[in-house]
Amino acid sequence: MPATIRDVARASGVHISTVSRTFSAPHLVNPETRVRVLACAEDLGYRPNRAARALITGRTHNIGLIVADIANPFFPPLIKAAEGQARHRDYHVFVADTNEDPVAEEDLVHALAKQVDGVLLCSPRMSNSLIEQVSREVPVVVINRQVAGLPCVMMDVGQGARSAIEHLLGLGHRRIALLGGPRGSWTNREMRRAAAAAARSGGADLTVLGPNQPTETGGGATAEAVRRSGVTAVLAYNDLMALGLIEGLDALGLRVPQDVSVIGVDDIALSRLTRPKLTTVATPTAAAGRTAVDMLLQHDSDAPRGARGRGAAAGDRRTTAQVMLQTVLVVRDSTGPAPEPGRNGAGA
Amino acid sequence: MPATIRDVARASGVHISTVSRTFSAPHLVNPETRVRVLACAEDLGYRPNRAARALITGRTHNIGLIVADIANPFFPPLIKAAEGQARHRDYHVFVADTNEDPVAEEDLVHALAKQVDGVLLCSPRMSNSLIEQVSREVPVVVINRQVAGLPCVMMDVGQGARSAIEHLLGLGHRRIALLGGPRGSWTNREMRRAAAAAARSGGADLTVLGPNQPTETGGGATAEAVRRSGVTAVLAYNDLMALGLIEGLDALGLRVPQDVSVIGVDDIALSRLTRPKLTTVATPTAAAGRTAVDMLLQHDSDAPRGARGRGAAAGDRRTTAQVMLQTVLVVRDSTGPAPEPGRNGAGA
DNA sequence: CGCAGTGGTGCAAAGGTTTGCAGCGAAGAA
DNA sequence: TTCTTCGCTGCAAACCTTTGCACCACTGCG
Repeated sequence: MPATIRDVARASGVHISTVSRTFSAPHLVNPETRVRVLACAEDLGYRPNRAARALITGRTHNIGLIVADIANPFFPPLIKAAEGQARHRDYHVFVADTNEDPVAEEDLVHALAKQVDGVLLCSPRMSNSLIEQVSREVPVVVINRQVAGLPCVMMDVGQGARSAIEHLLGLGHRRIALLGGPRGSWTNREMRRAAAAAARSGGADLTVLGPNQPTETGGGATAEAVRRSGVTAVLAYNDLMALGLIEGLDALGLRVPQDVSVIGVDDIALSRLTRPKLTTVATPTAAAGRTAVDMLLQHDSDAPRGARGRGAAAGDRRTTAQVMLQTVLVVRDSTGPAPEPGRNGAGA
Repeated sequence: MPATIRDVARASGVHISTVSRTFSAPHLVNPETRVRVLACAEDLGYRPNRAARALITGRTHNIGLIVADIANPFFPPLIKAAEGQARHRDYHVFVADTNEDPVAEEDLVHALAKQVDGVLLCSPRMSNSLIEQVSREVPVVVINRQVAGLPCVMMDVGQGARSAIEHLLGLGHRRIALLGGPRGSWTNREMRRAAAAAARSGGADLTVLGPNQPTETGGGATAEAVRRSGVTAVLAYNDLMALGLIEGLDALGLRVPQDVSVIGVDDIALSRLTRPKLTTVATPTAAAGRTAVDMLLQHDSDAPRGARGRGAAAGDRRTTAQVMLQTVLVVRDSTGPAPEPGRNGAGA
């Protein structure tokens, strides 16, 4: 039913190869012929079949984007940015959600492998070695993780955590908790390392609570533990957890920031809407999405997948840039001076 | 470099057609042969090329999902549900974001058409006639809109709006505003119609403000207009706008729910986290996603796209079910009794 | 007049898979 | 024994497009 290149050829009285060229290399065909072909194509509603094209060119003009949880407001801006950048270059983005499950993640990347030209692995939960393995099957750019030998775009959450801790130190806090994120998260390790170092050099105690589900629920579930730990400030793995925690503390009768200061990470749109407005480490998610697409497409345009032999030994184009994007602490209303010792049941 | 069906055939000493059958119709091949082939395939890391398969079967095993704004928390649950349901049936979901732009929407559906077996049009902004047109190019299921002759899954926002208005009437409100959503939204029209009817029969005034961008910003921008209108309660097009409005009213010194009651629509996760917690009309988004996938896949499995002629006249299998899912009002803290007349500057 | 160059077009192979049909050997029936 | 039947496998066409190569008719130059 849908018109093929052959129908157009028949209708316009030329060979199919001429029709093909009319679309993929217009400068090679006589202007008169071209307009005739285009007219017929328009007439028949012809649109090139991308699958067939992919089969022979080895490029699908699709890229896959695998995220841990599309419902986490951290991801949509990244997805939108990636989509926009991809669209500029006539690519489409295939978004898939793993529900924070490393196994689903692997399945998905395999399933995607053959129908995309490359995959963006965003905040992966699988092991580095697995990532290296799949990267042999399909070009990969990793977001929010450092993997040796692979192109990566990271956000400097280490710096962010340091700023956050220093902000808290400046407000007089000396007992601070870090709400850990999910197992397998690179961000989590980086934050932990940086926060521990900053706390130590500031003479403060850092209690690590976790791992936790990186959601409101996960954050809320730690409220009791936070209270028992007697800290006066908390740095959460992300904004969602921070908001959940604030809610949970509220239910326990602890107020933010009077009793406990809370800092999140990501600066999701929502963090400006809650009360109190959330102090948070803003991450450049849109920039990360754009950059990752650029890296994939560049890293990928030099060697069409189904390349017909003749290729250089393969492996020589390993530029594998790794870029680190800056984060910035945004101070809002969920942080305040440390409460007077003893006023709130720190040790109680 | 990636192993093809031919490599596996060579390695296991059978014809490629046997390998093909091993994967697509295992019962047709001798168990011994099968295990040998599977072993070789495993060994070579062979995975069927979906593009090539699509070329001949006419089915890509992908479905497209077009949403207006992936950053709107209304969509992720729907997307996740659709993905889950699709995955069960060995389909993948291709998500694309139109940024609320009807033109981008049309482009996208055309671009997607050839690489998916069907498209889910979620909260479309384009005209009905355009939708009918694209539905001739690729099977379509429409979500959140009623289009004659096309399978649709809708949420009963009319009922929801009615409940919301009645809730407000019960609290004594008589001057109510409806914050309209974007132009072209079916939901918007339905809400408006139902809200107007409910208000009229309750003896209340309904002021319609809009259209507006269906975002926090869009909601916040109406705060001034809401104040000037002198209403004591507002029903917003969605939760995001409701939250933005609350924020905006706060900036004007009006408190929710003491001075103004606010109701949203969608019951996004976030509406439980804000203060005050939002009273809202909960929509069954996950169910909508699942249902839409089911309808598409059923409606679609009877006639493989590239069907080799012989087909019945085409158009006879128009079952075109249209399902309406129920909504329910969730009362939380953003609604309260109407303020005493005159206490708040209604007419001022 | 001959020849090289050039712009436009056709030819056919290739890409990886599915599938209707035919063929083969063995088992069962007559 | 001969004829079916049946389970399994091979053959080859088909899906739609791209692209290197060959071909043709001109043009312009020597």
